[in-house]
This record gives sequence, C-alpha cells and structure tokens, in this order.
Amino acid sequence: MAIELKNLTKRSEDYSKWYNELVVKADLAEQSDVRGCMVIKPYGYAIWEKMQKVLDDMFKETGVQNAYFPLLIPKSFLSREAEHVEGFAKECAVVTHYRLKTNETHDGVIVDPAAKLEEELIIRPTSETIIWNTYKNWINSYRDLPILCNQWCNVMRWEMRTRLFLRTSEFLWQEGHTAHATREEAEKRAKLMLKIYAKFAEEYMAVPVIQGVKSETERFAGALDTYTIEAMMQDGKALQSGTSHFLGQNFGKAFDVQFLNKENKPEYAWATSWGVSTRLMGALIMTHSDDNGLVLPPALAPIQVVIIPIGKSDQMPMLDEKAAEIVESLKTLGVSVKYDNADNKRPGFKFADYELKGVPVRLVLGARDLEKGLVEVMRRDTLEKENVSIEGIAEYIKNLLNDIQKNIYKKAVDYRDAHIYECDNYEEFKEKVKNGGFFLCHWDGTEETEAKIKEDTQATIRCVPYMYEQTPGTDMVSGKPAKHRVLIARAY
RNA sequence: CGGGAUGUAGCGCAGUUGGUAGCGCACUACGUUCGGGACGUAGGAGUCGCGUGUUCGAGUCACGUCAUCCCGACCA
Repeated sequence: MAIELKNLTKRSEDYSKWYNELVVKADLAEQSDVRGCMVIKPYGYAIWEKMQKVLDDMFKETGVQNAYFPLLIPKSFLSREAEHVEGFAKECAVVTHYRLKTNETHDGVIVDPAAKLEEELIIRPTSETIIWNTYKNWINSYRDLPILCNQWCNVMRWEMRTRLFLRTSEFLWQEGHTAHATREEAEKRAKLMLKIYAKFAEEYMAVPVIQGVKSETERFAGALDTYTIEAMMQDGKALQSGTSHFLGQNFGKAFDVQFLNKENKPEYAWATSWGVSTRLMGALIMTHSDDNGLVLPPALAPIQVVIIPIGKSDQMPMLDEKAAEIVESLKTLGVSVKYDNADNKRPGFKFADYELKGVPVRLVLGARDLEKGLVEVMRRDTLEKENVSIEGIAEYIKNLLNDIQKNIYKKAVDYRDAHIYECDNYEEFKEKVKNGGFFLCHWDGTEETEAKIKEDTQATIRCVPYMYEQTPGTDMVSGKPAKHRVLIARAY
C-alpha cells in the first residue's frame, strides 16, 4: 500500500489542507471518483464501527430497537410536510428511470426513454417521510406506543461543496424515529437522546460539547425544536456534531397517523427524530490531531497498543516470544494490541506510521532493553517516552490508556474554554470572530439580527446553550432587550 | 448558479521559440541495511482530461467541451 507519509502540511499553516491530507495519509478515507462521495478505508471504517457499537448499546439501554426502511422514497411523500420538503428539495437525487439499453452504435449504454417512472423516486436524504408512512400502519391505539426505532444506513444529499467526512454527498449515519402518545413523552425523548449524544462525545470521543437548542432559522425542516451538541475544532470553528428533533405532530398529521387514546378519542402521534453521522469522524480528527498525525482516544482506537520489535534477525525469535507474552497479558485485560514484526519496514518507518494513525500507545521491544527487563513505552498524546519494567506491564498500560483518554479530553476542554468569549459589543465581535472561537452574546430573538450577523461575519447562532447562565442584557446589533444569551460561531 | 484556478505515470510536479515524454515519491527484483521515516543496482508503468481546428509536425497555439479544486450561496 503506497502512502506518502512525509511532509504533512502543518496545522498552523493551512488547517483545511492539513485536515484533508491527514484523512488521506492516516489511511482513513479518500475522495471517490464519483461526485462528492467518499471511500471509507478499512482503518477509518474500524473507528466508525466502534462508534456504532458503543452508540447502539447506549440506544438499546433506553429501549430503542433497530429496524430498516427503504432507500427510495416516492416523490409525493416528501411533499406531505411543507417545511420538510422546502428544507430538502434543493439537494435531492432523483430516480427517473428503471432501465438502460445499448446505444445505436453498440459501444455504450443510454437511459431507455421507454422506462420512465410514472412517479419519480427520491434517494433518501433522511427518512422521516417513509418511516411515518410506515408507522401509519403500525399505530392504532395508545397501547401501540411508544415506537422507538433506529436505523443505521446511508443517506444522500446533493451538496454543492463536499469535504471528507464533514460533508459528503453520501454519508453513513443512524437516524432514530420515535412515535409517542403525548407531547411530554416525545419532548422528553428528544432531550434524552441529546444527553446520550453528549455523553458519547465526551466520554468516548473525548470531545467536549455544548448542548443547547437551535434558533428557529437553524431548526431542522419540519421540527418544533432542534436540540444540538456543538463542538469546537482546533481552528476555533464550530461543528454541529449531533441533533435531536422534537417534531410535534407535524408528521403525524402529514401522514395521518392517528391513534385512540385512553379516553377513546382520536389523536395524532407525537414524533421525534435524532441522528449522528460519519461527520463525528471529522470531529474526532479535528479535535485531537496534531502535526504528527491522528490522535485517537483509547476508547475508540481500533488498535490501542502497537508493539514494535527491534533487533538483529537472530534475535527476532526471542523477541517474538517475549512479545507474545505481553500481547497475551494485554488481551486478558481487554486491550486491543498489534504486534508488528514485519521485516520489510524499518522501525523508524513504523514509529512514524503508527503515530500518523493515532495509535495511543507504542511499545518498543529492543533486544538491548530486554536484557534489563525493560520496554520503552510511548504515549501518543504527549509523545513522551519512558522505560518501564516488563513485569506488570499490562496493568501499567491499562492505566495509561485511561490516563490518555482523560488527558486528551481535558486538553480539548481547556482549548475550548480558552476560546469562549463573552461579548456584547458588535464591533469587537466582528473583529474577534474572524479568528474563530465561540461567542456568548445577547440576542433579541429576531431573524433580522441573526441574518445581519451572518451576512457581516459568516457566523451563525449555534444554539441557546444550557450550560451558561441566561443573564439579562441587550442585543449587540439592535440594542433591543435580549430574549436569550446565545452561542455564536463560524461553523463547518 | 456567480468569481478564480488547474487537468501530463498510483501521488506530487517539470516540460523553453511547436520537433515525438521527464523528475521526485510510490511500485517490482536482487544485494547491503535495520535503536526515529535506509541505500545501491536493474526494471515496469503515460491514448499529455476529451473533441475539433491551424501546421510537414501539437503536451505546447486557437476554439469548444468535460471534470476537479478554492472562494461565495446551500448544508449534518
């Protein structure tokens, strides 16, 4: 496998270029030849799989079950909910025909005009419509509720500009869709799922997030409320990392999903939907990585420890044997470990390569050190090396992994907190926001103000955050009394 | 869909006044190496994005076309 490892662009030189190179060179993914799509390579997919597994378990603990719904959505479904269709219409891929035929010169194929579909099919950009069309058949009584379904799938949105993981035309995600008998229960579910996303981001990805609720203009198309987690990348820009929507009865009404409540009265079902996508991979990469490459949190690293032997060829059998013991003891403690004794790569190459791939801990098993009963341990987050006794090495590493997980989280929290500013002066804001960061500002709640900020600075209201106090104040643009204290930032 | 740029080997690039294709990395083989991205020798690999035109002759000039990237608008 040919990978150009050297000359990774520095993070500070060109953040965007650094990110792109990193994704490709760390062997996570590459741009596909097919417009705006991405190939996720085995190493990148292994991280995604780990994320999936953890999230899936967290969902199931709250009673959610997995299901699967069709890829293709009849065009008419999409138009049932007016706001929803307006939100997605501009980025839908449409299936219009169902057959090809060879062309007249027999050296290619053309779309058979005779095979035109009577009703076009949309490749799902999200599945609310097809799922609620299905729920109609599942729901008759309050006893059928709640329905708590999740599906892991791909969706397609015909984006103008794409970026690996952050915005691709096709992406992988999970989308949960729940139906409830009461408003309260649905709202509670939407908030619960946001909590789960926040917990996952912070405890597993080691990415601190700010939870909050979206302003009306930033809301999901068709939702009454959109809850969000916002993370700060190392260039100070915000990345919306997960959303949970309270959809009210909009889809219940649009798809005529009625049930008889306890009072024997017909009522429309209440809905939520929530999702996180492969965009989380982007968040993971942009939060922790440095100029040497990826830094993965131990909780999600496909390989937590790599062992590299160094010695003359006649010493290798002895090193192999010793390594096998260490591998065994690590596996017993549930640590995933790779022993790389490939003889076609030199040690220096391997060091650089595993650093680039973000493996949290590296052990160097050298013939010299081994005589003294020592092994060199390097932690990826700080790049610090130390010699450790082989006796009890597994426990030592287990603790070290926990330490790394905590340390990179703390580092990310510190970085973020150092770049959050309270600001109620618009001139100051306009100047400062160019350099990134999150701004806590008072907002009068009007769309006009929101639009002006966006036009002047490209920054948007990310959310009304929960974790910061809602102090009274005046809007920095209009000077009117503030309705909320909001988080404003430039975003991906 | 606006503004800018670029298409030459898997990747990154050079290619002069038009004269028949080159460099670095990667790849293959052999040898020497192996404690922080090794070196030598020998190889393989290209319809120069596509089309038309000008010309004895086009990677190079003209026109057209397609694609990609960057900056906007849109967005998880």
